[in-house]
Amino acid sequence: MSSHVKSPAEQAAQRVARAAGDAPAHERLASALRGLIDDGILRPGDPLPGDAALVAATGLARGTVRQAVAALRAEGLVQTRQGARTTVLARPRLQPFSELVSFTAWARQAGAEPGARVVELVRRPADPATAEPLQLADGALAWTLTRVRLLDGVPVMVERAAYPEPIGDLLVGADLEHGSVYDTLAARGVEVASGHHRISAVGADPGTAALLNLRPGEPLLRQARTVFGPDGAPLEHSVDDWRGDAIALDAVNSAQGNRLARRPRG
Amino acid sequence: MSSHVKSPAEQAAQRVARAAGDAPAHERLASALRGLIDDGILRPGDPLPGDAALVAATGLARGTVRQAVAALRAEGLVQTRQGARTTVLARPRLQPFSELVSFTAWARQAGAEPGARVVELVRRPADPATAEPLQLADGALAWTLTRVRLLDGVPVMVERAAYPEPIGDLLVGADLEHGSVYDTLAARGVEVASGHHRISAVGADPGTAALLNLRPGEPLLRQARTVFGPDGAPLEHSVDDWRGDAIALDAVNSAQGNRLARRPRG
DNA sequence: GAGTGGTCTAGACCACTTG
DNA sequence: AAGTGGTCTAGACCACTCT
Repeated sequence: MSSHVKSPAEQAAQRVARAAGDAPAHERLASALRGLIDDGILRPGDPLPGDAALVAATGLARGTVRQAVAALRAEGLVQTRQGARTTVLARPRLQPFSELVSFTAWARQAGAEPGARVVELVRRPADPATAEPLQLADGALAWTLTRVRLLDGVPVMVERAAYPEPIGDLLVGADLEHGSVYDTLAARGVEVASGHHRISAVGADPGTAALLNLRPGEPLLRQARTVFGPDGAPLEHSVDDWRGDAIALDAVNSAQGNRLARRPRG
Repeated sequence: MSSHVKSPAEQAAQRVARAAGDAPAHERLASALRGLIDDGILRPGDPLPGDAALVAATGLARGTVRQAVAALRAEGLVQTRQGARTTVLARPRLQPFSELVSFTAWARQAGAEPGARVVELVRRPADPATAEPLQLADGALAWTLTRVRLLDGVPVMVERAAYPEPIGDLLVGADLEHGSVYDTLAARGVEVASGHHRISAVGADPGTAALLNLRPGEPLLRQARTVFGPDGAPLEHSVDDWRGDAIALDAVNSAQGNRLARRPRG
């Protein structure tokens, strides 16, 4: 028997075959290619196997192969140009959607223990600054939740979240000091599909400074976010004030598409 | 002659037809749909015309139509779910790639007059913090450019950029107080294709504070970016410190993909 | 000129949502 | 049950890059 060094395309095909399950073929191929990059088999600057090679190795149609490569491009993992080989880029570790929205999911993935101290949970008429993003009528009721978020017991962020009344009602009685709000909502059939974010730098006001053990005026990274359900209805609007020394955000952008992620500062 | 109200799909087809030129069909269709949303003909919550309607109205193949809709989804303009109609989302005004990278392009698009005051342009051995993102060998020479960036004459940002020697050489003698570095590089055949960004909040050090007319310690939004050419080679690494009251960044994210944009704060 | 990625067609079946 | 978007195939031609 002859044994020969497997080409990246063949290795990708092997991984696709091994990865059983019901995921679509283009997703399995994308994961396989991601794996080759993660494992250093394909390194920054290397060419990705061409469409033709992937078609030959996997037996998939070219359209399906291109769908997989398009996903990598959107993630900023590879770069494509017409006529030239697709090349692997230096890897900025970006995170999936859930980890940009959920403090709990993000902390766990980063290997830290997430926590929360509830400052306040009240229902009252929404002020204009929260009514607008939540698309509430004037004077409509909203739940407001203020929490100090902890990483391994250390306060790193103050979260001031507002929920439309029917959503907030689902949170009453939930364990807001340990569980994730999104897990709680998911258990009650409310799914989260997308979010808008506005990031800025502000000085800490005295109240926030006290909650975060800072001096007033110290720099905070403010992440104001609105989260939407699958039907586009707003589920939550939150203003998160992070200790400036606690996090940074990563983004990749290109002519083809951008991504954004939050990461701890080292 | 019977005249009837045109369906959104028909209006899209009309715009595709009117938009002459050599852009690919899927791009023309995406632009047409974007236009319907921009003009308020399709409003947040409305359903986008279905694949079938767009195929019928435009005469394109379904694959091409889906390519157009995928672009809108990646931009956060619409949301799709299997089985349900594609719906238009509340519109977060995001910007194309060039405006996230280029101060000049961004300022012009925002209706302000961009400017710059050059503090320093020198060539020296790169320190480790710049050598690493630029993938330079130890002790290799790099050009360092420090500028105060102005919006309508007001200082809003301090830019500390570093360039590999061959790139920086192209900037010597260029008008760095008015033109865009990227325009200068483009005129010399150097194209920019993608960028990585890391966003954080820091307190102003005394030097930066003085350049921006701030007190030391006041909050800054720091955007550290590395810009790459079409072949993935690093062209520039820059640390931009923005006055906290000058800008915010907008991002959209979903299970399908994220984008990021910078916008002035009101 | 050979090879690459970009575009496009014309079908098909399936999973899912909705009335 | 009908209609929607998601997946996939098997072709084809073109624009571009590379050597």
